[in-house]
Amino acid sequence: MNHFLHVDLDAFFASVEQLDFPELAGKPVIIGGLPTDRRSVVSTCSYEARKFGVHSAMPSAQAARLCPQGIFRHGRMSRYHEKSKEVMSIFLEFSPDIQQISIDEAFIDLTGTERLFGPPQETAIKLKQQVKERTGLTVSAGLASNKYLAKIASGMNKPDGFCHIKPGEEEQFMLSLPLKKLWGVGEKTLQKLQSSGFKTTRDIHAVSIETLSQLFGNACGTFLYNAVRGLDVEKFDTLSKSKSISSEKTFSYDLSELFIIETELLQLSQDVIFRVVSEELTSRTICLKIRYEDFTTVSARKTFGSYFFTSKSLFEEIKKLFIAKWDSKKGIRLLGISMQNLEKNTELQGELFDFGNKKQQLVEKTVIEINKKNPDSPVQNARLLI
DNA sequence: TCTGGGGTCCTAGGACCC
DNA sequence: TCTGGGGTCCTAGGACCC
Repeated sequence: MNHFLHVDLDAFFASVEQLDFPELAGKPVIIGGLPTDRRSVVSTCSYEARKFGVHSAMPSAQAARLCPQGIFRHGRMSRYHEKSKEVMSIFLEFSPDIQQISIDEAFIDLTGTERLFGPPQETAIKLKQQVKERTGLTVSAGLASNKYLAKIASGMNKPDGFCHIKPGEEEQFMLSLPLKKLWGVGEKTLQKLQSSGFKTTRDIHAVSIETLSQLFGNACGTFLYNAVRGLDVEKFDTLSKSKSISSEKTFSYDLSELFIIETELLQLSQDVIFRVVSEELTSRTICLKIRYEDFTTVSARKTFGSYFFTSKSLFEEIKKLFIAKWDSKKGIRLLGISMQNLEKNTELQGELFDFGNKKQQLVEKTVIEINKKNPDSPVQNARLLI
């Protein structure tokens, strides 16, 4: 019998702020954009703020209307990463097999740890206590025989919750669950399910896998079929290695002037290549994303015969994609650039495919080193200093 | 009240090759 | 003159998650 524990830090960013600034404890803390920042949204908020109806991804201005006494703060990501590491290292004391799936959650495989720590449900309680005592943060935990169920269980009694789905009770548990609690079923799929007459997990359970696949596609149909039976749905199996790196920016005001647009594209190209090169990766596939003022979003992707190593070459190709795609009648609210299908950047590849760019590459590598040492005054392309 | 940024995975359709 | 399948790579868009 397998025992997976899923652990989720409660209102993580907001909790760290309340911890570091005790005067915020017990107050509605809202992390993300400030209400005065145009086009900003809430990243995380404390449970005190949630009582007012504030939630993640809500426009900050709306959050401020719902919760006028809300205390708005920009996130401090480096601090959250620090705190996250502390918590993850505690997890490692309970099992060598942990899988972090985001900054604030992880799976802990407790299979076979009984001899050391006792029954998994007691281990889970001990782990929660340890995290609380040593980091000041509370977590919600879910224990079950597979990862998918553990993930759903951890969300059942937030905050500071614990939910144990006992062996043999998996299917019953899923059949008692409202549809919107199914992880992997979002707004669109929920609507589609409901308009096809599926109101409960029982309704899904009653039909064949073929019917589900026909209605919702192969992957989604198979997923639904397994999920309502409490079977593992293999959502978390692949070791998610980075396959793409992207940078995007929503502008306070819509852009329509080509020079301004190209300057933003240059900045984004530099951001992306900086991170790709820093991680010793490269790719042949680049993608441009444009979101217009009416929120319609288009993208243009192209795969080349050789690899990208410099922002110069990336920028040049991105510009071409942009010109081919651009509808100049509409203002642009967002631009994004990504590099996809990333591969390890070996010296060999650099020499074989991009010998002509070796010098440019060296220049940019040097800039990256300087920026790393002195992040506050980065060496920048002259155009970006205008 | 207008809707962030960073990711992953899936799908449909086209091109091309055998 | 009509027309097979399978496989792979690629593109554009969509759904979902934190």
